[in-house]
Amino acid sequence: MVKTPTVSVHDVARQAGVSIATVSRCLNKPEAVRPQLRDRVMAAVKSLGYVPHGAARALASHKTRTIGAVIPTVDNTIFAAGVRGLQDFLSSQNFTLLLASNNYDLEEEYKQVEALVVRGIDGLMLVGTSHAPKTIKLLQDRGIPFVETWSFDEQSPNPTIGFNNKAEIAKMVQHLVGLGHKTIGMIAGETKDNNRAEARLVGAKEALVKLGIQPLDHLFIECKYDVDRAREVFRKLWLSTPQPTAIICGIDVIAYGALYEADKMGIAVPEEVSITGFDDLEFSRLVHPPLTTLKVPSYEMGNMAARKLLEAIEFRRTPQSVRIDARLMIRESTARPRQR
Amino acid sequence: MVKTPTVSVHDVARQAGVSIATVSRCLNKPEAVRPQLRDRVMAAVKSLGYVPHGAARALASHKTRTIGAVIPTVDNTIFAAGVRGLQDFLSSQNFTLLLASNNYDLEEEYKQVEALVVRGIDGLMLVGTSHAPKTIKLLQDRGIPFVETWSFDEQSPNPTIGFNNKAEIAKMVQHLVGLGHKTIGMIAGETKDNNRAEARLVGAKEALVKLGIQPLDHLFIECKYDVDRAREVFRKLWLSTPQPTAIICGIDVIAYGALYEADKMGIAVPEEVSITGFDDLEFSRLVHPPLTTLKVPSYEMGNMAARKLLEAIEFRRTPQSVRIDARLMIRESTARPRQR
DNA sequence: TTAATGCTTGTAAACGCTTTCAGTCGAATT
DNA sequence: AATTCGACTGAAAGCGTTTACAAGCATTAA
Repeated sequence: MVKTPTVSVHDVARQAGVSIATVSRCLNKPEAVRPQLRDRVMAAVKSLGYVPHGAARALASHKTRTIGAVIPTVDNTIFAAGVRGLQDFLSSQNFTLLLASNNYDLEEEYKQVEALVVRGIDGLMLVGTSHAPKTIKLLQDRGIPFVETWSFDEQSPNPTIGFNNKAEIAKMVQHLVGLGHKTIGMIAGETKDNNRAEARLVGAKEALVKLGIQPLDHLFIECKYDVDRAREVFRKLWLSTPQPTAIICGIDVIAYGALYEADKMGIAVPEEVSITGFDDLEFSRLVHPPLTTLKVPSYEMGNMAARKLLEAIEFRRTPQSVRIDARLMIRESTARPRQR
Repeated sequence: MVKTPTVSVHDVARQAGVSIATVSRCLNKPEAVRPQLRDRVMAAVKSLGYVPHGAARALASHKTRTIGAVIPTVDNTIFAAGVRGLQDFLSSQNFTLLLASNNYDLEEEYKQVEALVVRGIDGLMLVGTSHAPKTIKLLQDRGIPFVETWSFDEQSPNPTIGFNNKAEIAKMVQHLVGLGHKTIGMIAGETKDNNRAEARLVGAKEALVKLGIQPLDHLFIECKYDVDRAREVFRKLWLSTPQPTAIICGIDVIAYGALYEADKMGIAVPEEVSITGFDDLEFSRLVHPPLTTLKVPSYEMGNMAARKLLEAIEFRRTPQSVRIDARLMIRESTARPRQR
């Protein structure tokens, strides 16, 4: 591992016979330099293999051309498309993405955000609207623009990009009730530190009430985002009285667990019980039966987050909120309840 | 978005009544400062909410406490566990992870690596052993330690952490041949820019030859990492003559496509055809039938990469290679071939 | 011809921190 | 009591860029 002495602006300047200021200008504001000279400098840059020193650059310019993102987990593809959407736009604008995950924990999220801030970021994408107050404070104190995604909430004091979780889950409830279901259960995500899960849980109950059906509290159970846990809960729900004819799952992964357990238990889906998801992961159309779910516009949200963030940075203002709805994907895991 | 003037070492120093040097020492080498003084400084840090400026720090110390990783894609959970393994160890050591993806493209990989280098990284994790020469050169010129993962290759001039793709796929071939299969096909990943896919393809053929079976070239087909493409290829393979009794898939996702298409076509798995994967994603035990596959030690590889990288940084030497084998997971998608 | 006007380019001062080096101070040694 | 030594602390020199600001040089207008 031999380390060649790193080439700096000085080396480039010497080779091109100009001052370091000119080299810097060629790289940052090329139109301010005479073409002929610029070519000479660029040739020197190339021949020496000069790569600027980001830290020095950041220190001097107060800009990092870096955006941070803290997502709950990388373990599951829910956020993958969102990250891609973010990344795509960022790299088209020559920005870099710094990615961190918080494992659905607000304290951990704060740590990650702090680490990102230390490292230097010009903007940040967060998921959801539950955050530690100090997280938001840190961002505000440093004047770092940020957006909250996977949610759209006009009430929120912070800019949000996404959909209204209550409204979306209501679509699903309507679909189910429309099919004739009256006894509906739910395997919700854990609501602690996760207001998306909470909004879905509350939203489902509210929607039910609105349609004249009294939700049965013991049929609404929270569950970790884990297939095996979901299987247990499904089992429990199936053994409840009255037995639900439809089960709404907080996310697709939970629905996979429910589907799997139903199969194991010999329960026919959708004949004996309808099951629904939320996300529309790639596999949701491949499971058996294909899952009725809500298609979350992940890519679009990530992409929009990038746009709004860069806009905010450029014009030095708070990013704007944007609403992007989810879409109900009706497949074969839902049907009219069997008469019993 | 009101920006409070950022607090610097000077502010902390003033409040604590010490010099900036002492503040810096408290943060970086606390044992070099008298406890009493240190406490005073730390109190000032806390009360002012001081967060160091990473760029300035990096510039002065030539260290970033940041490790980069370039993975092929975030769209699929193959690399997720690896990233988690990396992340876990890094954050335990107060290092930050910078993640980028290259979409299985070497040119793109170079760009990402360059961006990371500019941004400042102390070490880098790459996936696979196919890289653009200039990528390796850049790293070597800058003296940045790196490891190649998802592969173990003693021949490679660079440190590799992972398993031997040829040897692993041979395990699968042996399993199949052991069951009595003689006509074996393969849906391999695209080998362009991806030597893992290539090693698996070549390795499968070699293993077959070794077991006295002549591989039939037209039964070995390359395919994008995409469920729908895999379905097409499966169909094609099934319609070949002679018809394969077992199909090895380059990765689990391809196997999902094969499984799905088999189901659609009314072909019983494993009775009429055995199907195998490579990765052991979480869903592989949930598909129908549960998939026989090779469990890739992703978490361990990522974790080991982090360890070796930090070690290399600390002792200023090239990281060491480590071999971590995959494990054959025999489930229900493979069985003895039906007599015909 | 001369002064004014634009463009370019160079000089030098930050940017916020780390780290070397020299110096201070109290305790231990003689 | 003088000397030595060690443990701390502070002053100051960078680290590699960017970016006012000043200066130079044509070119144009007067």
